[in-house]
Amino acid sequence: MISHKAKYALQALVALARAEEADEALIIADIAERQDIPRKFLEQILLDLKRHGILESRRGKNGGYALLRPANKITFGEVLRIIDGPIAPLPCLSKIAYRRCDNCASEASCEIRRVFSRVADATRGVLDT
Amino acid sequence: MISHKAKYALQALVALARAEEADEALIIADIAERQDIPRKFLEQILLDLKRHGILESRRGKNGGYALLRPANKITFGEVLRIIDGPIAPLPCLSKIAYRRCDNCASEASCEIRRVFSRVADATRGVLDT
DNA sequence: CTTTAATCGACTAATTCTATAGACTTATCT
DNA sequence: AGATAAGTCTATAGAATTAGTCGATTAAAG
Repeated sequence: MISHKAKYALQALVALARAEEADEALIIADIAERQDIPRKFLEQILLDLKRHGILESRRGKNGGYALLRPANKITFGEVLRIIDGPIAPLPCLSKIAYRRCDNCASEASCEIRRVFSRVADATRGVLDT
Repeated sequence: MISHKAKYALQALVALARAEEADEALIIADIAERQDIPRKFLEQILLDLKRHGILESRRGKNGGYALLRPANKITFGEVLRIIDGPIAPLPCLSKIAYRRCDNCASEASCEIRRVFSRVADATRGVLDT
């Protein structure tokens, strides 16, 4: 399961993408209300996405958030990694945060790793495009 | 990421499957030592798997754990659902614990659900076979 | 009747998740 | 210049989850 936070982030981005098409600017309060997301929580999320180069913002009157890149250049995978961390089901399969399983003698002979490697590939196939 | 607990469960089952081939009985202490799993923690896990019809056990001398079914009748998916809960990335996509996203107006028009539905299918394709 | 091994229930420490609160900064408009 | 609108930053808090640990009990075999 992805976290609520990640779901909120994706919902906000979808809303921003739609707004982009309609040449409409969106402020936090609007996104929060339309998508029914706790407002102050959403603030943190959007700020985080901005820091990671997904969004841009303007303050003050006529301010709000917008996508920094066209929607089709932003993948679900990228967003999930920012908010929830690695997508891989095992640390020893993560691209962004590889770690040996402290438990495991040999990666090469790990049956579990072998199976989850296929899961990771399939998942990335969907989320990274 | 799957939990440590789930990883331990799978490791224990792999060990039991191997032991089965060699007609060898395994006791908790052996599994714990070979796979380097905290012993008391493993106890809980194996008991849980037993309660869910994956394992059988015998107490006392010559006791230990064994698979209740042949190894190829047990899927990673089944084990994961017992230990970690639903495999689906969203509650509204879970087979075993479906729940509407409290946040969502319409499932049919949810872009996020649509994408993660493909993730769920792909994941199940690997884990449920 | 002793030893071996699984079973059961409670408890705990640390971390993560899901927020909430409030003060601060920056931009625009009149 | 001042009012207003909006994003930014830091801190805090309650609940849930994770990853165990402890100690006592029950059952089987010899």
